[in-house]
Amino acid sequence: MFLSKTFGYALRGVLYVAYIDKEGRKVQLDEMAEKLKVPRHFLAKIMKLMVKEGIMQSTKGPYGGFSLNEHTLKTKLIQLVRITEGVEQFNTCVLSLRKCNSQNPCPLHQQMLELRDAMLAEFSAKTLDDLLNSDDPDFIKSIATA
Amino acid sequence: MFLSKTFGYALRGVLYVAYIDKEGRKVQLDEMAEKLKVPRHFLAKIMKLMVKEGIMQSTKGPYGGFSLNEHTLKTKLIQLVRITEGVEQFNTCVLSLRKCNSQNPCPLHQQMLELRDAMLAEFSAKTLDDLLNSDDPDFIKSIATA
DNA sequence: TTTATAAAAGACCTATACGTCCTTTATTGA
DNA sequence: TCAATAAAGGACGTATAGGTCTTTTATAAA
Ligand code: FES
Ligand code: FES
Repeated sequence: MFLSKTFGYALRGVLYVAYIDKEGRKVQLDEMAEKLKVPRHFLAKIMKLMVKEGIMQSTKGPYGGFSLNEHTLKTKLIQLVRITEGVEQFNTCVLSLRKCNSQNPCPLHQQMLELRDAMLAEFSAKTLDDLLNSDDPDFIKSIATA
Repeated sequence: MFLSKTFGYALRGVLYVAYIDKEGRKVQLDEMAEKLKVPRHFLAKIMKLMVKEGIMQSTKGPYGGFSLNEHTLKTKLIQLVRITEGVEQFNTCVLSLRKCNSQNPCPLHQQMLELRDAMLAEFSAKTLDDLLNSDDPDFIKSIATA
């Protein structure tokens, strides 16, 4: 109902890289796909997209892999949404009638507006760093499928 | 991002029927599809589903069409969600990691939990009748595409 | 300068949400 | 009892999210 698989994989992927980065090493796709239990090739596609969008970096070849750059930890969740599914979704009507409009509100407008705005605010404020409890020994577990 | 097209069509469809019902007449698919500007055959499929689920009734043949039954106005939004997309969605993790679980929370769990619960509460409490402003002359406009 | 490694690129496949169409069944009034 | 009407049933088509595979490019070390 809420967010796409793609967004979830993207977030979990970059968080994994950030976490491992604290150990001072790069992360490769095989490791990520295995640890996070996500489809390797699909993850590759998403990681590549994030690199192209500049929120992290990668190097090819031996000892290569994904690593952080100066933007990564400052990246806001809303940017990840934008990259993976586009933000317009935050201002379309929940009934997909049109662009959500308080002048011509749909029957669910009142009940949804504050929730949606709260969510948007949350996603606009929170950075990846905010989500990174590097002191949590179970952090990896929290981003991996059970 | 939020709800499916199917849910939106279902809600708008039943609200239209309810609104017209106050005028004491039944509603037919052709009229609904035209007024709401939704694909006629797809709407048919959804209306038929709602009838089968018992939240409204229909009669075939001349002067037939859709009309309310004793359950319609008391129907809660959550039921409509259940019928059109299944409610499990309300207790799966937003990162689709698993069943959402406070004992093993994902990095977005804290920020999403209250929003999702608020939404669930909203959908569990609100009935179709609550959404029906039959005194609003622009009601139809509010459920039709611009 | 070759070989191994690992991401980038992009073609391709699959499942599902969304949508269309045709035939059947029930109802009505002439 | 027939013709017209309108929903029910169900097959079928399309678009997109999700997922797989193969080839190409960059990098590192021997
Ligand atoms: S108009 Fe529908 S959510 Fe605002
Ligand atoms: S565990 Fe992810 S939302 Fe609760």
